[in-house]
Amino acid sequence: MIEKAHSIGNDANSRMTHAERTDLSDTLMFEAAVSLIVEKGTEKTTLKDVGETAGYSRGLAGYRFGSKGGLFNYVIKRIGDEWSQELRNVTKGKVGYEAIAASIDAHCQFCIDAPTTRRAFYLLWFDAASTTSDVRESMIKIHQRRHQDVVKWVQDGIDDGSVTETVDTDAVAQLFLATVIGILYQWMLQPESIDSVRQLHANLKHTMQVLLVGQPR
Amino acid sequence: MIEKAHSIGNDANSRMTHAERTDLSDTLMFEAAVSLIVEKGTEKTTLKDVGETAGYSRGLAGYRFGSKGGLFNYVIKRIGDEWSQELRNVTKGKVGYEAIAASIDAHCQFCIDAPTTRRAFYLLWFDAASTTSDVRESMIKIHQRRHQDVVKWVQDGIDDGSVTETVDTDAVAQLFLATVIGILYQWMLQPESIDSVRQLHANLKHTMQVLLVGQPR
DNA sequence: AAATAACTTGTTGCCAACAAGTATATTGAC
DNA sequence: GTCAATATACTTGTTGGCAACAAGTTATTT
Repeated sequence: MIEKAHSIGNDANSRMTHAERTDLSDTLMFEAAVSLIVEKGTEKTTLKDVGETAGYSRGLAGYRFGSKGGLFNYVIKRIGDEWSQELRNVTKGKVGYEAIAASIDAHCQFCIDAPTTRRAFYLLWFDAASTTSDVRESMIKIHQRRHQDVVKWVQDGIDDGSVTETVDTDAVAQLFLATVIGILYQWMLQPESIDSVRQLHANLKHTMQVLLVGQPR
Repeated sequence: MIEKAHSIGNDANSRMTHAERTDLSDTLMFEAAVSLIVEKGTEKTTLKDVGETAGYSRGLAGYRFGSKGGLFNYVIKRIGDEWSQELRNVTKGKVGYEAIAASIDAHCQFCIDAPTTRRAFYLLWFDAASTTSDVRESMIKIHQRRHQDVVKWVQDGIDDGSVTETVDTDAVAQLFLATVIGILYQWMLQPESIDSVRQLHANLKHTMQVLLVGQPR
Protein backbone atom coordinates (compact mmCIF):
# COMPACT_ATOMS: atom_id res chain seq x y z
CA MET A 1 0.00 0.00 0.00
CA ILE A 2 1.02 3.57 -0.46
CA GLU A 3 1.58 5.85 2.47
CA LYS A 4 -0.18 9.15 2.94
CA ALA A 5 1.66 12.21 1.72
CA HIS A 6 2.18 13.72 5.13
CA SER A 7 3.53 10.66 6.91
CA ILE A 8 6.89 10.48 5.16
CA GLY A 9 10.23 12.13 5.86
CA ASN A 10 10.64 15.46 7.60
CA ASP A 11 9.94 14.64 11.23
CA ALA A 12 6.85 16.79 11.67
CA ASN A 13 3.86 16.77 9.39
CA SER A 14 4.67 19.39 6.83
CA ARG A 15 7.29 22.12 6.49
CA MET A 16 8.82 20.93 3.27
CA THR A 17 10.62 22.86 0.61
CA HIS A 18 8.86 23.23 -2.74
CA ALA A 19 11.26 20.82 -4.38
CA GLU A 20 10.66 18.25 -1.64
CA ARG A 21 6.91 18.62 -2.00
CA THR A 22 6.92 17.96 -5.73
CA ASP A 23 9.46 15.17 -5.40
CA LEU A 24 7.24 13.49 -2.87
CA SER A 25 4.00 13.90 -4.76
CA ASP A 26 5.69 12.82 -7.98
CA THR A 27 6.93 9.66 -6.31
CA LEU A 28 3.63 8.87 -4.61
CA MET A 29 1.72 9.37 -7.83
CA PHE A 30 4.29 7.33 -9.72
CA GLU A 31 3.77 4.45 -7.32
CA ALA A 32 0.02 4.83 -7.47
CA ALA A 33 0.11 4.83 -11.26
CA VAL A 34 2.26 1.70 -11.38
CA SER A 35 -0.08 -0.19 -9.04
CA LEU A 36 -3.18 0.89 -10.90
CA ILE A 37 -1.77 0.12 -14.33
CA VAL A 38 -0.83 -3.39 -13.29
CA GLU A 39 -4.10 -3.91 -11.47
CA LYS A 40 -6.56 -2.47 -13.99
CA GLY A 41 -4.65 -1.90 -17.20
CA THR A 42 -3.72 1.39 -18.80
CA GLU A 43 -7.16 2.03 -20.24
CA LYS A 44 -9.04 1.86 -16.97
CA THR A 45 -6.43 3.73 -14.97
CA THR A 46 -7.74 7.25 -14.52
CA LEU A 47 -5.96 10.43 -13.53
CA LYS A 48 -8.49 10.85 -10.76
CA ASP A 49 -7.63 7.41 -9.39
CA VAL A 50 -3.91 8.11 -9.48
CA GLY A 51 -4.24 11.37 -7.59
CA GLU A 52 -6.52 9.95 -4.93
CA THR A 53 -4.62 6.68 -4.49
CA ALA A 54 -1.52 8.77 -3.89
CA GLY A 55 -3.38 10.59 -1.15
CA TYR A 56 -4.06 13.83 -2.99
CA SER A 57 -7.03 15.35 -4.76
CA ARG A 58 -8.63 14.06 -7.95
CA GLY A 59 -7.01 16.84 -9.95
CA LEU A 60 -3.34 16.75 -9.07
CA ALA A 61 -2.19 14.10 -11.52
CA GLY A 62 -3.77 15.96 -14.42
CA TYR A 63 -2.33 19.27 -13.23
CA ARG A 64 1.18 17.92 -12.75
CA PHE A 65 1.53 15.79 -15.86
CA GLY A 66 -0.76 17.73 -18.16
CA SER A 67 -2.52 14.67 -19.52
CA LYS A 68 -2.83 10.95 -19.18
CA GLY A 69 -0.18 10.52 -21.86
CA GLY A 70 2.07 12.88 -19.92
CA LEU A 71 1.76 10.76 -16.81
CA PHE A 72 2.50 7.55 -18.71
CA ASN A 73 5.45 9.20 -20.35
CA TYR A 74 6.82 10.12 -16.96
CA VAL A 75 6.35 6.58 -15.68
CA ILE A 76 8.13 5.13 -18.69
CA LYS A 77 11.04 7.49 -18.40
CA ARG A 78 11.44 6.82 -14.71
CA ILE A 79 11.40 3.04 -15.00
CA GLY A 80 13.41 3.12 -18.22
CA ASP A 81 16.22 5.01 -16.55
CA GLU A 82 16.22 2.60 -13.64
CA TRP A 83 16.39 -0.37 -15.96
CA SER A 84 19.19 1.15 -18.02
CA GLN A 85 21.16 1.52 -14.84
CA GLU A 86 20.64 -2.09 -13.78
CA LEU A 87 21.52 -3.28 -17.24
CA ARG A 88 24.73 -1.31 -17.17
CA ASN A 89 25.66 -2.89 -13.84
CA VAL A 90 24.95 -6.42 -15.03
CA THR A 91 26.93 -6.12 -18.24
CA LYS A 92 29.77 -4.06 -16.81
CA GLY A 93 33.09 -5.12 -18.26
CA LYS A 94 31.50 -7.84 -20.38
CA VAL A 95 31.46 -7.97 -24.16
CA GLY A 96 30.25 -10.23 -26.95
CA TYR A 97 28.15 -13.23 -26.07
CA GLU A 98 28.91 -12.82 -22.38
CA ALA A 99 27.28 -9.40 -22.22
CA ILE A 100 24.25 -10.64 -24.13
CA ALA A 101 23.91 -13.73 -21.96
CA ALA A 102 24.13 -11.57 -18.84
CA SER A 103 21.43 -9.25 -20.11
CA ILE A 104 19.20 -12.21 -21.02
CA ASP A 105 19.66 -13.66 -17.54
CA ALA A 106 18.81 -10.31 -16.00
CA HIS A 107 15.71 -10.03 -18.17
CA CYS A 108 14.57 -13.50 -17.23
CA GLN A 109 15.15 -12.88 -13.56
CA PHE A 110 13.06 -9.73 -13.74
CA CYS A 111 10.17 -11.64 -15.24
CA ILE A 112 10.43 -14.26 -12.53
CA ASP A 113 10.68 -11.75 -9.71
CA ALA A 114 7.90 -9.88 -11.50
CA PRO A 115 8.23 -6.58 -9.73
CA THR A 116 5.20 -4.46 -10.34
CA THR A 117 7.16 -1.64 -11.88
CA ARG A 118 8.45 -3.83 -14.61
CA ARG A 119 5.04 -5.14 -15.57
CA ALA A 120 3.73 -1.61 -15.71
CA PHE A 121 6.65 -0.64 -17.89
CA TYR A 122 5.94 -3.31 -20.47
CA LEU A 123 2.23 -2.64 -20.43
CA LEU A 124 3.00 0.95 -21.39
CA TRP A 125 5.59 -0.31 -23.82
CA PHE A 126 3.06 -2.29 -25.82
CA ASP A 127 0.50 0.45 -25.52
CA ALA A 128 2.95 2.74 -27.24
CA ALA A 129 2.48 0.85 -30.49
CA SER A 130 -1.04 2.14 -30.85
CA THR A 131 -0.82 5.68 -29.59
CA THR A 132 0.42 8.64 -31.55
CA SER A 133 1.49 10.49 -28.42
CA ASP A 134 4.77 11.39 -26.76
CA VAL A 135 4.90 7.91 -25.31
CA ARG A 136 5.64 6.63 -28.76
CA GLU A 137 8.58 8.98 -29.20
CA SER A 138 10.01 7.99 -25.83
CA MET A 139 9.77 4.35 -26.81
CA ILE A 140 11.55 4.84 -30.10
CA LYS A 141 14.41 6.56 -28.31
CA ILE A 142 14.68 3.79 -25.74
CA HIS A 143 14.83 1.18 -28.46
CA GLN A 144 17.47 3.02 -30.41
CA ARG A 145 19.57 3.30 -27.30
CA ARG A 146 19.33 -0.40 -26.55
CA HIS A 147 20.15 -1.24 -30.12
CA GLN A 148 23.35 0.78 -29.88
CA ASP A 149 24.28 -0.99 -26.66
CA VAL A 150 23.91 -4.41 -28.25
CA VAL A 151 25.81 -3.40 -31.36
CA LYS A 152 28.64 -2.22 -29.15
CA TRP A 153 28.74 -5.49 -27.22
CA VAL A 154 28.95 -7.49 -30.42
CA GLN A 155 31.52 -5.19 -32.01
CA ASP A 156 33.71 -5.33 -28.90
CA GLY A 157 33.37 -9.10 -28.99
CA ILE A 158 34.59 -9.18 -32.56
CA ASP A 159 37.46 -6.90 -31.66
CA ASP A 160 38.65 -9.10 -28.82
CA GLY A 161 38.20 -12.24 -30.90
CA SER A 162 35.43 -13.89 -28.89
CA VAL A 163 32.84 -13.35 -31.62
CA THR A 164 33.05 -14.63 -35.19
CA GLU A 165 34.38 -11.87 -37.43
CA THR A 166 31.80 -12.23 -40.17
CA VAL A 167 28.82 -11.51 -37.90
CA ASP A 168 26.61 -8.63 -39.00
CA THR A 169 26.39 -6.58 -35.82
CA ASP A 170 23.30 -4.62 -36.78
CA ALA A 171 21.45 -7.69 -37.90
CA VAL A 172 22.19 -9.65 -34.73
CA ALA A 173 21.28 -6.72 -32.54
CA GLN A 174 17.94 -6.27 -34.28
CA LEU A 175 17.11 -9.94 -34.12
CA PHE A 176 18.06 -10.11 -30.48
CA LEU A 177 15.98 -7.12 -29.47
CA ALA A 178 12.99 -8.25 -31.51
CA THR A 179 13.06 -11.64 -29.84
CA VAL A 180 13.30 -10.14 -26.39
CA ILE A 181 10.26 -8.02 -27.15
CA GLY A 182 8.39 -11.07 -28.40
CA ILE A 183 9.21 -12.97 -25.23
CA LEU A 184 7.99 -10.07 -23.14
CA TYR A 185 4.78 -9.99 -25.12
CA GLN A 186 4.16 -13.65 -24.34
CA TRP A 187 4.88 -12.95 -20.71
CA MET A 188 2.41 -10.08 -20.65
CA LEU A 189 -0.29 -12.21 -22.24
CA GLN A 190 0.28 -15.17 -19.97
CA PRO A 191 2.18 -14.13 -16.85
CA GLU A 192 1.22 -17.38 -15.16
CA SER A 193 3.24 -19.57 -17.51
CA ILE A 194 6.62 -18.57 -16.18
CA ASP A 195 8.14 -21.86 -17.33
CA SER A 196 7.52 -20.82 -20.86
CA VAL A 197 9.33 -17.55 -20.25
CA ARG A 198 12.25 -19.36 -18.70
CA GLN A 199 12.53 -21.71 -21.63
CA LEU A 200 12.28 -18.87 -24.13
CA HIS A 201 15.15 -17.07 -22.49
CA ALA A 202 17.23 -20.25 -22.48
CA ASN A 203 16.49 -20.76 -26.16
CA LEU A 204 17.41 -17.22 -26.98
CA LYS A 205 20.71 -17.61 -25.18
CA HIS A 206 21.46 -20.75 -27.11
CA THR A 207 20.54 -19.12 -30.40
CA MET A 208 22.70 -16.10 -29.71
CA GLN A 209 25.59 -18.38 -28.88
CA VAL A 210 25.19 -20.19 -32.17
CA LEU A 211 25.00 -16.94 -34.07
CA LEU A 212 27.92 -15.24 -32.34
CA VAL A 213 30.47 -17.93 -31.57
CA GLY A 214 29.34 -20.87 -33.68
CA GLN A 215 28.12 -24.26 -32.47
CA PRO A 216 28.52 -24.67 -28.72
CA ARG A 217 31.05 -27.32 -27.79
CA MET B 1 -13.88 5.68 -48.83
CA ILE B 2 -16.74 3.59 -47.65
CA GLU B 3 -19.97 3.40 -49.58
CA LYS B 4 -23.33 4.21 -48.15
CA ALA B 5 -25.34 1.31 -46.93
CA HIS B 6 -28.03 1.56 -49.57
CA SER B 7 -25.83 1.85 -52.63
CA ILE B 8 -24.56 -1.71 -52.63
CA GLY B 9 -25.96 -4.91 -54.07
CA ASN B 10 -29.64 -5.60 -54.55
CA ASP B 11 -30.48 -3.52 -57.61
CA ALA B 12 -32.96 -1.18 -55.95
CA ASN B 13 -32.34 0.73 -52.78
CA SER B 14 -33.46 -1.59 -50.06
CA ARG B 15 -35.43 -4.85 -49.93
CA MET B 16 -32.80 -6.91 -48.22
CA THR B 17 -33.21 -9.94 -46.05
CA HIS B 18 -32.37 -9.55 -42.37
CA ALA B 19 -29.21 -11.59 -42.78
CA GLU B 20 -28.13 -9.44 -45.72
CA ARG B 21 -28.74 -6.28 -43.73
CA THR B 22 -26.60 -7.34 -40.80
CA ASP B 23 -23.93 -8.75 -43.08
CA LEU B 24 -23.73 -5.45 -44.86
CA SER B 25 -23.68 -3.27 -41.78
CA ASP B 26 -21.17 -5.58 -40.11
CA THR B 27 -18.86 -5.29 -43.09
CA LEU B 28 -19.23 -1.54 -43.42
CA MET B 29 -18.59 -1.03 -39.74
CA PHE B 30 -15.67 -3.44 -39.87
CA GLU B 31 -14.10 -1.41 -42.65
CA ALA B 32 -14.80 1.84 -40.85
CA ALA B 33 -13.24 0.49 -37.68
CA VAL B 34 -10.12 -0.66 -39.50
CA SER B 35 -9.63 2.74 -41.14
CA LEU B 36 -10.20 4.63 -37.94
CA ILE B 37 -7.94 2.39 -35.85
CA VAL B 38 -5.07 2.82 -38.29
CA GLU B 39 -5.72 6.54 -38.65
CA LYS B 40 -6.27 7.54 -35.03
CA GLY B 41 -5.25 4.58 -32.90
CA THR B 42 -7.49 2.32 -30.84
CA GLU B 43 -7.87 4.79 -27.99
CA LYS B 44 -9.25 7.63 -30.06
CA THR B 45 -11.47 5.45 -32.19
CA THR B 46 -15.02 5.88 -30.88
CA LEU B 47 -18.07 3.74 -31.40
CA LYS B 48 -19.89 6.84 -32.56
CA ASP B 49 -17.24 7.44 -35.22
CA VAL B 50 -17.41 3.87 -36.42
CA GLY B 51 -21.18 3.90 -36.82
CA GLU B 52 -21.27 7.24 -38.61
CA THR B 53 -18.26 6.54 -40.85
CA ALA B 54 -20.02 3.36 -41.94
CA GLY B 55 -23.04 5.48 -42.89
CA TYR B 56 -25.29 4.60 -39.97
CA SER B 57 -26.28 6.28 -36.74
CA ARG B 58 -23.98 7.03 -33.81
CA GLY B 59 -25.48 4.15 -31.84
CA LEU B 60 -25.33 1.15 -34.14
CA ALA B 61 -21.79 0.01 -33.43
CA GLY B 62 -22.45 -0.03 -29.71
CA TYR B 63 -25.73 -1.81 -30.18
CA ARG B 64 -24.34 -4.47 -32.50
CA PHE B 65 -21.10 -5.24 -30.73
CA GLY B 66 -22.17 -4.46 -27.19
CA SER B 67 -19.05 -2.51 -26.32
CA LYS B 68 -15.86 -1.12 -27.72
CA GLY B 69 -14.07 -4.30 -26.70
CA GLY B 70 -16.75 -6.31 -28.47
CA LEU B 71 -16.13 -4.43 -31.69
CA PHE B 72 -12.38 -4.89 -31.43
CA ASN B 73 -12.87 -8.55 -30.72
CA TYR B 74 -14.94 -8.90 -33.86
CA VAL B 75 -12.32 -7.10 -35.93
CA ILE B 76 -9.57 -9.33 -34.57
CA LYS B 77 -11.52 -12.49 -35.24
CA ARG B 78 -12.37 -11.45 -38.75
CA ILE B 79 -8.83 -10.51 -39.74
CA GLY B 80 -7.38 -13.44 -37.83
CA ASP B 81 -9.49 -15.91 -39.75
CA GLU B 82 -8.51 -14.32 -43.04
CA TRP B 83 -4.83 -14.48 -42.13
CA SER B 84 -5.09 -18.11 -41.02
CA GLN B 85 -6.53 -18.93 -44.41
CA GLU B 86 -3.74 -17.16 -46.30
CA LEU B 87 -1.15 -18.82 -44.11
CA ARG B 88 -2.63 -22.21 -44.85
CA ASN B 89 -2.46 -21.53 -48.58
CA VAL B 90 1.13 -20.36 -48.49
CA THR B 91 2.39 -23.32 -46.48
CA LYS B 92 0.24 -25.94 -48.17
CA GLY B 93 2.15 -29.16 -48.62
CA LYS B 94 5.30 -27.72 -47.09
CA VAL B 95 6.97 -28.92 -43.92
CA GLY B 96 10.03 -28.17 -41.83
CA TYR B 97 12.15 -25.20 -42.74
CA GLU B 98 10.36 -24.75 -46.04
CA ALA B 99 7.03 -24.11 -44.34
CA ILE B 100 8.59 -21.68 -41.90
CA ALA B 101 10.46 -19.85 -44.64
CA ALA B 102 7.25 -19.56 -46.64
CA SER B 103 5.39 -18.14 -43.67
CA ILE B 104 8.18 -15.66 -42.98
CA ASP B 105 8.12 -14.52 -46.60
CA ALA B 106 4.37 -14.10 -46.43
CA HIS B 107 4.66 -12.11 -43.22
CA CYS B 108 7.28 -9.85 -44.70
CA GLN B 109 5.28 -9.30 -47.85
CA PHE B 110 2.27 -8.30 -45.78
CA CYS B 111 4.29 -5.69 -43.95
CA ILE B 112 5.61 -4.31 -47.23
CA ASP B 113 2.23 -4.22 -48.90
CA ALA B 114 0.97 -2.79 -45.60
CA PRO B 115 -2.72 -3.36 -46.12
CA THR B 116 -4.66 -1.35 -43.64
CA THR B 117 -6.37 -4.39 -42.20
CA ARG B 118 -3.13 -5.93 -41.15
CA ARG B 119 -1.90 -2.81 -39.38
CA ALA B 120 -5.18 -2.57 -37.53
CA PHE B 121 -4.85 -6.21 -36.56
CA TYR B 122 -1.46 -5.76 -34.97
CA LEU B 123 -2.49 -2.56 -33.24
CA LEU B 124 -5.25 -4.51 -31.56
CA TRP B 125 -2.83 -7.36 -31.00
CA PHE B 126 -0.50 -5.23 -28.91
CA ASP B 127 -3.39 -3.52 -27.20
CA ALA B 128 -4.48 -6.93 -25.98
CA ALA B 129 -1.48 -7.10 -23.67
CA SER B 130 -2.88 -4.38 -21.47
CA THR B 131 -6.59 -5.08 -21.44
CA THR B 132 -8.32 -7.66 -19.30
CA SER B 133 -11.14 -8.05 -21.77
CA ASP B 134 -12.31 -10.69 -24.24
CA VAL B 135 -9.74 -9.40 -26.69
CA ARG B 136 -7.07 -10.89 -24.51
CA GLU B 137 -8.71 -14.31 -24.55
CA SER B 138 -9.05 -14.23 -28.33
CA MET B 139 -5.38 -13.38 -28.61
CA ILE B 140 -4.28 -16.22 -26.40
CA LYS B 141 -6.28 -18.66 -28.52
CA ILE B 142 -4.79 -17.32 -31.73
CA HIS B 143 -1.30 -17.69 -30.37
CA GLN B 144 -1.89 -21.21 -29.17
CA ARG B 145 -3.19 -22.15 -32.59
CA ARG B 146 -0.17 -20.70 -34.37
CA HIS B 147 2.13 -22.43 -31.97
CA GLN B 148 0.55 -25.76 -32.79
CA ASP B 149 0.92 -25.07 -36.52
CA VAL B 150 4.64 -24.39 -36.17
CA VAL B 151 5.18 -27.42 -33.96
CA LYS B 152 3.53 -29.55 -36.60
CA TRP B 153 5.69 -28.14 -39.40
CA VAL B 154 8.83 -28.89 -37.43
CA GLN B 155 7.69 -32.34 -36.36
CA ASP B 156 6.77 -33.26 -39.94
CA GLY B 157 10.19 -31.98 -40.99
CA ILE B 158 11.83 -34.27 -38.48
CA ASP B 159 9.70 -37.18 -39.67
CA ASP B 160 10.66 -36.72 -43.32
CA GLY B 161 14.31 -36.19 -42.42
CA SER B 162 14.70 -32.57 -43.53
CA VAL B 163 15.05 -31.30 -39.97
CA THR B 164 17.69 -32.35 -37.45
CA GLU B 165 16.27 -35.04 -35.19
CA THR B 166 17.42 -33.51 -31.93
CA VAL B 167 15.53 -30.25 -32.40
CA ASP B 168 13.14 -29.35 -29.57
CA THR B 169 9.95 -28.63 -31.49
CA ASP B 170 8.25 -26.66 -28.75
CA ALA B 171 11.30 -24.55 -28.08
CA VAL B 172 11.85 -23.67 -31.72
CA ALA B 173 8.20 -22.84 -32.22
CA GLN B 174 8.15 -20.52 -29.23
CA LEU B 175 11.32 -18.76 -30.26
CA PHE B 176 10.08 -18.36 -33.79
CA LEU B 177 6.74 -16.91 -32.78
CA ALA B 178 8.27 -14.60 -30.22
CA THR B 179 10.67 -13.22 -32.79
CA VAL B 180 7.91 -12.67 -35.31
CA ILE B 181 6.00 -10.71 -32.70
CA GLY B 182 9.05 -8.65 -31.90
CA ILE B 183 9.57 -7.83 -35.56
CA LEU B 184 5.97 -6.76 -35.85
CA TYR B 185 6.33 -4.56 -32.83
CA GLN B 186 9.25 -2.78 -34.45
CA TRP B 187 7.22 -2.37 -37.59
CA MET B 188 4.33 -0.87 -35.66
CA LEU B 189 6.60 1.55 -33.90
CA GLN B 190 8.43 2.62 -37.04
CA PRO B 191 6.41 1.70 -40.11
CA GLU B 192 8.54 3.97 -42.26
CA SER B 193 11.69 1.90 -41.83
CA ILE B 194 10.57 -0.98 -44.01
CA ASP B 195 14.20 -1.88 -44.78
CA SER B 196 14.65 -2.80 -41.17
CA VAL B 197 11.63 -5.08 -41.35
CA ARG B 198 12.94 -6.71 -44.49
CA GLN B 199 16.30 -7.35 -42.91
CA LEU B 200 14.76 -8.69 -39.74
CA HIS B 201 12.76 -11.22 -41.70
CA ALA B 202 15.86 -12.26 -43.64
CA ASN B 203 17.76 -12.68 -40.37
CA LEU B 204 14.99 -14.73 -38.88
CA LYS B 205 14.95 -17.02 -41.90
CA HIS B 206 18.67 -17.51 -41.61
CA THR B 207 18.45 -18.23 -37.90
CA MET B 208 15.66 -20.73 -38.36
CA GLN B 209 17.68 -22.49 -41.01
CA VAL B 210 20.63 -22.75 -38.67
CA LEU B 211 18.44 -24.07 -35.89
CA LEU B 212 16.51 -26.58 -37.98
CA VAL B 213 18.91 -27.96 -40.57
CA GLY B 214 22.31 -26.87 -39.25
CA GLN B 215 24.77 -24.51 -40.91
CA PRO B 216 23.67 -23.53 -44.43
CA ARG B 217 25.99 -24.88 -47.08
C1' DA C 1 3.80 41.37 3.44
C1' DA C 2 3.97 40.47 -1.53
C1' DA C 3 4.78 37.15 -4.86
C1' DT C 4 5.19 32.63 -6.41
C1' DA C 5 4.49 27.81 -6.55
C1' DA C 6 1.76 23.56 -4.94
C1' DC C 7 -2.46 21.87 -4.72
C1' DT C 8 -7.88 21.76 -4.88
C1' DT C 9 -12.40 22.56 -6.59
C1' DG C 10 -15.56 24.00 -10.42
C1' DT C 11 -16.86 23.44 -15.20
C1' DT C 12 -17.26 21.77 -20.03
C1' DG C 13 -17.48 18.60 -23.63
C1' DC C 14 -17.11 14.02 -25.00
C1' DC C 15 -17.68 9.14 -24.69
C1' DA C 16 -19.39 4.28 -23.47
C1' DA C 17 -23.28 1.98 -22.10
C1' DC C 18 -27.84 1.15 -21.92
C1' DA C 19 -32.96 2.17 -22.36
C1' DA C 20 -36.73 3.25 -25.01
C1' DG C 21 -38.42 4.34 -29.37
C1' DT C 22 -39.08 3.86 -34.82
C1' DA C 23 -38.55 1.51 -39.18
C1' DT C 24 -37.90 -2.59 -41.77
C1' DA C 25 -38.40 -7.68 -42.61
C1' DT C 26 -40.71 -12.11 -41.47
C1' DT C 27 -44.41 -15.15 -40.18
C1' DG C 28 -48.69 -17.25 -40.42
C1' DA C 29 -53.82 -17.06 -40.63
C1' DC C 30 -57.25 -16.38 -43.95
C1' DG D 1 -51.50 -13.95 -52.47
C1' DT D 2 -52.62 -10.27 -48.71
C1' DC D 3 -52.41 -8.33 -44.55
C1' DA D 4 -52.07 -7.98 -39.60
C1' DA D 5 -48.94 -9.64 -35.72
C1' DT D 6 -44.44 -10.27 -34.49
C1' DA D 7 -39.54 -10.26 -34.61
C1' DT D 8 -35.48 -8.02 -35.93
C1' DA D 9 -32.52 -3.99 -37.56
C1' DC D 10 -31.63 0.39 -36.50
C1' DT D 11 -32.14 5.30 -34.18
C1' DT D 12 -32.67 8.59 -30.61
C1' DG D 13 -32.74 9.76 -25.59
C1' DT D 14 -30.40 9.50 -21.18
C1' DT D 15 -26.93 8.71 -17.51
C1' DG D 16 -22.60 8.42 -15.28
C1' DG D 17 -17.77 8.97 -15.70
C1' DC D 18 -13.62 10.80 -17.52
C1' DA D 19 -9.93 14.11 -19.48
C1' DA D 20 -8.84 18.68 -19.83
C1' DC D 21 -8.71 23.12 -18.42
C1' DA D 22 -10.00 27.31 -15.55
C1' DA D 23 -10.34 29.56 -11.42
C1' DG D 24 -9.83 29.26 -6.69
C1' DT D 25 -7.19 28.17 -2.07
C1' DT D 26 -3.26 26.99 0.68
C1' DA D 27 1.63 26.60 1.45
C1' DT D 28 6.59 28.47 0.78
C1' DT D 29 9.68 31.69 -0.75
C1' DT D 30 11.88 36.38 -1.07
